[in-house]
Amino acid sequence: MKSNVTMKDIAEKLNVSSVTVSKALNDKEGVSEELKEKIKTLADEMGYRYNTMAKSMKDGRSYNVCVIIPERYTGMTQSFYLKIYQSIAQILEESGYYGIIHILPGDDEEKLKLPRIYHERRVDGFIMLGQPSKEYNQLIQSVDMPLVFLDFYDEHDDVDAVITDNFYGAYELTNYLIKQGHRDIAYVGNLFSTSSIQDRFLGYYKSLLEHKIHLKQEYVISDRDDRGEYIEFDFPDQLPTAFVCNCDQVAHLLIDRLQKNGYKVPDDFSVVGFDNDIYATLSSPSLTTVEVDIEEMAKTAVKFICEKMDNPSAEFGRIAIKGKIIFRESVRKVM
Amino acid sequence: MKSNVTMKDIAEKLNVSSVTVSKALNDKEGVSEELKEKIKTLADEMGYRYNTMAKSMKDGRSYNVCVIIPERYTGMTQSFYLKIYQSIAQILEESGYYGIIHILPGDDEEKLKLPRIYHERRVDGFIMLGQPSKEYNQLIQSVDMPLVFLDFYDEHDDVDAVITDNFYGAYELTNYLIKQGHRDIAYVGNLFSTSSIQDRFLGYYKSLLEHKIHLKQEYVISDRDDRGEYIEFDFPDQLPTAFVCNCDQVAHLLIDRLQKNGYKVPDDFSVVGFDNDIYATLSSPSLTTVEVDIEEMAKTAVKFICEKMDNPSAEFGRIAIKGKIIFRESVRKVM
DNA sequence: CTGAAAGCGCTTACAG
DNA sequence: CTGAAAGCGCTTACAG
Repeated sequence: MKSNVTMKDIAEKLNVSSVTVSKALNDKEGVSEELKEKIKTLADEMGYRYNTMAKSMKDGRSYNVCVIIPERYTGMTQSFYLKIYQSIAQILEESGYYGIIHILPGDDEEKLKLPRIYHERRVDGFIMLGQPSKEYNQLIQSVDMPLVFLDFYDEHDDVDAVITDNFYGAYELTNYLIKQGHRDIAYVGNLFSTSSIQDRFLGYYKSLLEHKIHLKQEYVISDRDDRGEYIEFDFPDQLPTAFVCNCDQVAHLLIDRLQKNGYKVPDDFSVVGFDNDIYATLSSPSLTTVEVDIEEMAKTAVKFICEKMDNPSAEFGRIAIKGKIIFRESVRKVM
Repeated sequence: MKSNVTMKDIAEKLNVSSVTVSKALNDKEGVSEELKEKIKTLADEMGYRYNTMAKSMKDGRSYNVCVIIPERYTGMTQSFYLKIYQSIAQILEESGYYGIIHILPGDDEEKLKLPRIYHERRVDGFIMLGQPSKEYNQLIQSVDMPLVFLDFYDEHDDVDAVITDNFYGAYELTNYLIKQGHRDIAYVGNLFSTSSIQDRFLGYYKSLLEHKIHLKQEYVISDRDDRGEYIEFDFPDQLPTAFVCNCDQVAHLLIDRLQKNGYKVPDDFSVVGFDNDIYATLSSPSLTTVEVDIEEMAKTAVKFICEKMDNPSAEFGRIAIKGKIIFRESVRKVM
């Protein structure tokens, strides 16, 4: 396939002007049907490919949306964000845009370095996927360009954000445990580590409140230090009958730990997770957990950014996308 | 930050021509040092951002490289390709290019539909990451554009390819088992499923040959059907003392199965995997396996594609990148 | 050292 | 219905 055919080439062969060729190829009015067909056929034959760069230059749009993911969220066990990106890219594609993924190196985040693509004017909007440092957050907001936060939000600013409904998911999960007869339910997670762990905790707490179950401080069990490194669980003297874990990986670790101490799950303890990631099915027993609706999150974020690119003053606020409980084998009914 | 400053704007403020501004900003000769500094300073102040679209149009290059990954390789447990992509993108970035990932939908693969980015002339080269269908393979080769295969090769054509050294990895791993005293060693994998399973088998076989160990047909144990779905292992009547598995996930399944039958690993059987993915450390015991050198593979593929974009007639052939054995707990010395 | 002219491939607004 | 002119933002080749 040749790759250097232009509208002008087609025009010359047909003895028309390139304006006419442009109109025909773009299905605009002002060309006779007959001529239009002729032009289209010849374009095909000559292997013509539309040059979007030229169009981009004309209308000052790049048709690229850059998805920034802080590097630390892309580790071994965290293909989650990459999967979201995959959805985003596909949906952008359908809207006539290209998704460009930018894994933000820790170093650039530290030094407040914006992606090269920004400096080279090849981007019309940003989706920030995963919470960056406070400073970087401010930097990206200072850029005069459509911006959507995905999977996190900023308490202090009002950037449009699409998040998982962490609160409601944990709330429902805890309700379910209570319906199964559990009254002594612990929460596993460091409440000061991320906003999603905190929000999940609050959902758990709301469920307790509604059922008039007292929240025992020793039932809030930390799972990691403030840098995010997992630590040994510090179990309370009197054990609960069920554990609400802030994520599947921690649920997996917890089950492992319980089993090593000779306990059985779910016979002795019920455990639930969050995320429905690889650890949910890897665990034995498999985990009852909340599946995040990746597709819907991606769809919503793309919808927001596209509308903002067309109309920069559009505002959407914060949208929480509900997940779905997946019932598996890690919960048992008690009397 | 304003986003609509052009070279012309800068030129007018300084009463010079935009040619001079262009030269100054690109560090070309033909401008006095003094003026150059003045221009650069003003550009900064005015928040000037270089418009690469314009440059692209001038020299007919998009500076984009498209990495195509068939959709079926991006499933839940397969973040492997996405990790490779991550490396590729970072290295391309350093070379002044952008990586554009294109997850090839199964449907498009079937219908032989090239990425939109190709039809819109926004790409200078392709990296095909993961083997597509035979027909798609031919299609992509028919496109007159630099192309590199990554993590697979085509026996019949001579497209430049960068692959893992499957053969040598399995060879070394088997050598290691033999050095630990094993003589009865089975291979686990369907030899007709993918070329990497086959090549790993051949490496295993070479090691046996060199040590004058007879290859027993019943020691070649299939792990999946021809569609790639895992099947139950069909163990031979007389069990070996060690298993060379074609990948970590299968090693993980095998260990599970052995343990359910009351055996202990590595006490009763030694097991090795390949890939060093999440299953290697998830298994208990953790797996001795081969770590694929993702960084080096990405580096090599990028080097190839970049040189080919500068010089389309450059040829590199097929390069196998060596992995590294990771020693863990799944192998035991026998007497 | 500096800049006027032409061109990259397309589209818009206008004239015929 | 058709097309000449101008312009998007930059660079190259040439002239002064």
